[in-house]
Amino acid sequence: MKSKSFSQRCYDLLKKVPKGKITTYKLLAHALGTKAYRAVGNAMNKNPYPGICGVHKKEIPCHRVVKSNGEVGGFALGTKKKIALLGEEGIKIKNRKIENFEKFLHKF
DNA sequence: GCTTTGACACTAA
DNA sequence: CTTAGTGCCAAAG
Repeated sequence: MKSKSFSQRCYDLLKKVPKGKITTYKLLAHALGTKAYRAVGNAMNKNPYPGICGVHKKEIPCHRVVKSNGEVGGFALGTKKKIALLGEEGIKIKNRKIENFEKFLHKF
């Protein structure tokens, strides 16, 4: 078996999130079988693909990862950019909070 | 191999 | 509601 790095697993799991849905660092980490909420974010920060998901395949929908309290969290290209991208997926943000957060929340 | 950093989570005040 | 403190884990220096 190929033991991929923790970050690699995060990306892979993240790619499983359907479009128009989001997940949280906590759920993501929990799905990986760990409590490394921060490590997940760390992996994204060092992000191999700062490009937004789209055209080609290797892009990672980093903008679909949000905080557990409903905030969008951070983003390498800027939180505003992240909000904009989420808006494109049909997710609205209100005062830095996601509307119907639980509704868009995808569980593994 | 220890120290520092960080796109977090949770609890207490 | 906000602020502060603690815990957690992985990657980089």
